[in-house]
Amino acid sequence: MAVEDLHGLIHFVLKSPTSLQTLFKPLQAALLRHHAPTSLYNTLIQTLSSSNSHSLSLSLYSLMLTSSSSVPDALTFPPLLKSCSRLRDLPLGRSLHCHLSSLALRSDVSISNSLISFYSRCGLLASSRQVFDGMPRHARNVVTWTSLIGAYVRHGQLESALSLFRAMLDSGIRPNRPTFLSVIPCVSDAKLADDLCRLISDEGLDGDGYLRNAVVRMYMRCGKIDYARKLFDSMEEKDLVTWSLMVDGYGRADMYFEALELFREMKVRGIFPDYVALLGLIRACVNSTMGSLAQARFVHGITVRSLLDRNVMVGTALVDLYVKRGRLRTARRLFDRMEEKSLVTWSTMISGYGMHGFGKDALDLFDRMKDLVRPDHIVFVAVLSACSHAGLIDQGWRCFYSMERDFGVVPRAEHYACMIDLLGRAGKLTEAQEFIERMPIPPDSSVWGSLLGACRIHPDEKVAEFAARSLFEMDSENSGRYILLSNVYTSLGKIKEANRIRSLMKRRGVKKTAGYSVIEVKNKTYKFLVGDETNPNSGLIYRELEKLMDRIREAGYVPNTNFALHDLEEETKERSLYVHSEKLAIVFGLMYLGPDSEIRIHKNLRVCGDCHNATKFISEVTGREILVRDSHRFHHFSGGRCSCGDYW
DNA sequence: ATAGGGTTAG
Repeated sequence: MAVEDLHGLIHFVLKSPTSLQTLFKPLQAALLRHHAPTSLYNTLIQTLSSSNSHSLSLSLYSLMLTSSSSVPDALTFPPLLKSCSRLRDLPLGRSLHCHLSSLALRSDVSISNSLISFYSRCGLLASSRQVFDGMPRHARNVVTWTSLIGAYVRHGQLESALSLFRAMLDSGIRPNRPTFLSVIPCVSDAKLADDLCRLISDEGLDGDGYLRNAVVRMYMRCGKIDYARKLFDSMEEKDLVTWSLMVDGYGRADMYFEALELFREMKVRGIFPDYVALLGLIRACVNSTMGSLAQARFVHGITVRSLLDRNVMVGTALVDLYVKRGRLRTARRLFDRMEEKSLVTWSTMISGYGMHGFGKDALDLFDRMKDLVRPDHIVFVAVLSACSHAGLIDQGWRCFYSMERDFGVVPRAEHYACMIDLLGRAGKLTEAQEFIERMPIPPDSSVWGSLLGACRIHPDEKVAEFAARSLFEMDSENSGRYILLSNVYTSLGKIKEANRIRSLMKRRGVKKTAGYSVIEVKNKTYKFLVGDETNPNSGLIYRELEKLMDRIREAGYVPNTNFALHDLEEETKERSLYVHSEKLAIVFGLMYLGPDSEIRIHKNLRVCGDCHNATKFISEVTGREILVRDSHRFHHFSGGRCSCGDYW
């Protein structure tokens, strides 16, 4: 009777593991009464762990410790460690590690493999590595290698993951499906992608649907969009994920129309888009350099009609979309209407205020959020940069000091960069320099970039050179840094030095990014390059531009030739300022937009000092509202002033 | 038995 009782219970538990919740007490009693052997415990633990009943599997381990009939063995620990890693229970996992060591089970491969995965899931990459290094070479199998590769991927160390993969191949271990699934996301180089595909087919895995999805995404990431599309088209069984990742890939590649077309086509083919596919479409819209406000509203409409607008991620993406289109009040309305908000939702709205120069609103929102969610390091970047853009110096410092003290968020290089920015805008260059020297972590290019950027507003040769020395080593490909330093020299009248930097840039073969401005007129967007004459009305545009320049000169505008093309004569320099893409776009807007519409411009680079100044005057003499979004933030020009306030 | 898992907002 009693034995049947135990068998019945176990049978029931194995068939439906979740039922153990209620049956745990009788099972516990039965296991102890019948002196259940280790193998029985192992089976139960294994079943529970693989059916996501992690607490229950761990409580059977506790029970095992109290029983006299069973001692854990090599098969007991792997599922237990898995349960610990799913529960992120580091202390318990560590005690399991101690226990199994005392039972001399450390040399078991499966246990070592489980430990590698456990430590990495609990955030201790170094411990994973320690376990791996402690294993004899011959004991490491595919699982061992794959676990360690996965550990590095989880910690974002993709290069290391790739070199481990190579080391694994070198030691004669053949990769399998899980190995490829871990390695494929590390690849962002087309050559490497081809190599990997060869290996996949060598292993006879090229028919695997999951792998093929991952491969399509890999080629999108490598920039081989057309090839990815070819693979996509050749796939016979495309599921929701296949479609979604392709839509998202187009979105990341700034190919809005292709993304939209695919989104429509999937519906036609009877695959109904879920929120992930929709996120891809919204991302395409956000990224779209030629994106208009009407386009944003259109995508918003699709979202509402798909009944997916209550999803937190979708809601957040829409808030971001309106922020990026310069529609802060609409963004805020959507934000307020969201029933569920995540950390990301809050940080999107806060950084939105920051980008638009509304430091006070950013701080107010941050105050409200503090009581509801624990801010992370990204929220603090948003808050600190909002303070620096709005010149809220005291609040910025208060925030910086409280982040670690009150929220346990240890400042990273980006946070220091914000503070350097804050000091720099206030003209406290010496303090900024000293602050960098006192940093407990090594300054990165964002920190040096902030210091150099401060010299744009407060030119200082020594400080600029100090910043540039480190910067040109760390970030030598970034043309903006060279131009910035050269402009600092120019504004100090050191033309020879300025030219030296320009030629250094040429010598190093650093490519200048071509700047452009996009303007929205009647739901359509028009793109202007420097000296652009491709517009059919360019003759007219240039004549209007001349007139406008005369008007703002009368109002007090003085051209700042520091921003002119470099190797020109002084008089030509002044004229070359007129062909900056931004001025062309503004004139185009003045000519073709109704008198009440706001002029909206989107630039891929930062707005230059001369254009910024000129735009202030244009807003004054024409009485127009001008909104410029550059690579960094927004500038609202109105009545001769700009929201950013501090720019030249 | 042990590893891994394709899309996901700042």
